Amino acid sequence: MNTDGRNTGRKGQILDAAAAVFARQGYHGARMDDIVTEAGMSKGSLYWHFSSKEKLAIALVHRELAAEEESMDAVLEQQASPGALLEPLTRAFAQSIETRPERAPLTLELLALSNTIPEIKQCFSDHHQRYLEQMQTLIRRELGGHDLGAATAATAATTLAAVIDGLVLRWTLATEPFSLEEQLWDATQHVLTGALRPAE
Amino acid sequence: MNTDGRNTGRKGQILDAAAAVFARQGYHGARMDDIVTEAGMSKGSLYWHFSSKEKLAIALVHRELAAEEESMDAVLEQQASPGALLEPLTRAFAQSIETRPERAPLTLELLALSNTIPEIKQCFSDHHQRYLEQMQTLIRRELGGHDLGAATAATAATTLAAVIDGLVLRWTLATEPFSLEEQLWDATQHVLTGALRPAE
Amino acid sequence: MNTDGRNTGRKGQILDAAAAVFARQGYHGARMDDIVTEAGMSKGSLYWHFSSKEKLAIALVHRELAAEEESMDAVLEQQASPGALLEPLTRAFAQSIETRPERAPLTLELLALSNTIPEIKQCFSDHHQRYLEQMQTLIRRELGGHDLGAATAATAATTLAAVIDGLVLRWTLATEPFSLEEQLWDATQHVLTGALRPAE
Amino acid sequence: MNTDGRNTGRKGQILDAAAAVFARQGYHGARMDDIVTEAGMSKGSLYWHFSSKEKLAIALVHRELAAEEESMDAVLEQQASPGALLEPLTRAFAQSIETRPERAPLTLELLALSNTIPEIKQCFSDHHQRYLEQMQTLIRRELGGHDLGAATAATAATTLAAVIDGLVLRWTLATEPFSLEEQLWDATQHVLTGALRPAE
DNA sequence: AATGAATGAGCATTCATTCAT
DNA sequence: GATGAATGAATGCTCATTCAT
Repeated sequence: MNTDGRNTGRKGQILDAAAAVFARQGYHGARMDDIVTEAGMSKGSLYWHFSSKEKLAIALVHRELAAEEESMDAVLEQQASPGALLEPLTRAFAQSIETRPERAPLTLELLALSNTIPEIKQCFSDHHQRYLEQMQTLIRRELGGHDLGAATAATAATTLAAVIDGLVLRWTLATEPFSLEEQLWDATQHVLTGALRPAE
Repeated sequence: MNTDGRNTGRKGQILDAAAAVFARQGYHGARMDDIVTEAGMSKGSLYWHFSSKEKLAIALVHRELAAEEESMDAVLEQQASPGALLEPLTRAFAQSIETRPERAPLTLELLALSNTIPEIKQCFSDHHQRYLEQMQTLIRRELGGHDLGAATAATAATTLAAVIDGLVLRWTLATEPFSLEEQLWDATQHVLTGALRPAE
Repeated sequence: MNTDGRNTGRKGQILDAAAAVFARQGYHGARMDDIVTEAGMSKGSLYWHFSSKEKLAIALVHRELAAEEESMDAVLEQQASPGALLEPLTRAFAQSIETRPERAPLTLELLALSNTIPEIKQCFSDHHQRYLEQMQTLIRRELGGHDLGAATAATAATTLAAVIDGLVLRWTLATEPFSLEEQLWDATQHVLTGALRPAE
Repeated sequence: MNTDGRNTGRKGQILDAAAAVFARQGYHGARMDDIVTEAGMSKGSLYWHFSSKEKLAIALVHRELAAEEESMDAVLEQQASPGALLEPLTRAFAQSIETRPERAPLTLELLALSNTIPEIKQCFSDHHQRYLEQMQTLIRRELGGHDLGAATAATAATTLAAVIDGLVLRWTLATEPFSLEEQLWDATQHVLTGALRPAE
């Protein structure tokens, strides 16, 4: 009755709890008991669904990245005129992060697990690949008439993705808060206006 | 007799060992015993120099960031004509990372500690501030004659820094290796040629 | 409809599975899940038939010892001339063990439970009593004409039983396999020819 | 200063404690905390000397069997006239068991571990080999003038060893206590007077 | 009778830190 | 300064048992 792709059911409940606790205390600072308490269930139940803390982290990474991909796909399905696509998208993205600031440390935490858990590294790697493709599509549609060569489009996508990652990272690490939305849009414009200029 | 800012003496020896073990096993996966073994000394000795594992991590962050700043300062002291400054610098930077790939996971690990250890977060935050200033100086000198407004220069610096961070992060996470040097220089050009164009 | 003393029905099925798993992994190394899997049924079902792991072990001991007693009774009901009784019996017994070597560790495991589960200790104790009596009968019939005093017969039975237990134990523990049948018959002869000689 | 072959030093202290607790509660019923409490030290200290519960059990088996071999060697070094050797030895052995009844369940427990821990099985197997050889020597000296063939001596040793094992096992399992000393000597005579008679 | 998800007390093991020598 | 045995609180995970369906 419930195919349960995302947030429902015991598994979703556990992943939600794990996300909250990992964000608050870090992966290593999170005790299984904390997650169990947060999820309002027993330890045995958690282990019935996820056989180890590591598996839990892996499942969480899968879920988070899948969610991100879906939301990006949803954006790409919308109709929008060139030049009017990226700004609302960028602002919405920045706002979604600024609104739920607890996700930033979670992401950093999960990224760091790449060093230790190969499957997580693979997840991020695979996801980035798909993300770059989506980003290229997005840039082509934003720039509309301008005819970008394949190489230029690829570089622009890579650059834009890197800028986003870098800025979000800085925002996460900042002691004194700044407006991610503003800086992100400024930087995006920089990158894209550069992309418009034929490299000489 | 030994101010020991860097690599000599017992402390430097310990920090080297810690860097190696943190890079290999992650901060939490590293036992004090591992560091002690790597450093070739006894546990009591380590604790005589660093009162806790956390202090060790903090000292390591300080050392790594100070080294980075110094190398950047060294670059800025060099004479170079506009337009011929950034490329060798960028390539040298990329090479320095690609040559010692073990530092990439170490950095990611230390970054993740920001979530848990406020002093480390502060370190990265402060360092980034100084880095942005150095980056502005660098960009102005690279662009030479072109007169950048203060806002444009700041945005360019922020963007460039973000691109660098983002690309290095991706390089760190990549399952299939790619040329950081190449992508970094492509992206840098993108950003700077964009910076030259008056935003309309 | 099914008195189910032995191998049929759900209970027999469970006991078979438990015997196999206990033999393979030991009592403490056996999880109820393993037994359930081996038996091809659900955990709830197992608990419907046996209220605890300990009860399962007790029932298993009962079944195994009852089987042994029955087979001994069957032997005693046969007609055989003196001096021609013990050899085939001994050889058959040794073969029955050597043919199903998985029962040896099972028995050792169950014996060790005597330390912890009084009811099992009682089982083995009672069974041994009956076994000694059967053994006396057997010896008297084997020795036929010779008139053994009660004390001598008792000692011979005790000794013979001890020899059997001791040899089977050694066979169970042996790293390099040896012929239980051979050694057992040799030892049995030793004991009985000794019993024939008046102690001086 | 202390080569510590047996009972002194931290390791000996721990093994003593483990022996006591294993005897009382069985190997699986013994928690590391119990052993630590019995030994009067901290858990960390126990693990500094023995890296796991299993290693502890293995070390214990080694120590117990080595002790047994040494005591047998000591016996064999004594001078005694034929026919006057075995009885005091047998009685002394039986008494040593009856006096310290807590060792019986310990031995059974360790034997059962053979099923699960191969190294323990090997220990018992090796030990038994040496024990059989000692037993042969013993029997030859006891029987003095009588010239036993090699085969007869081997069978007698095997049989005698089996009788001892079997009787001790029964004594361990007995619900109603009996005199091990008495039965053991009776059985031993049985076996040896049998050995004197040429098998026909 | 059967199922299998849920429960939670229990336990072996780890590891940062201390301190007597 | 150096050593390494000792400490003990902390924690991931297990598994016999229960129970709603």
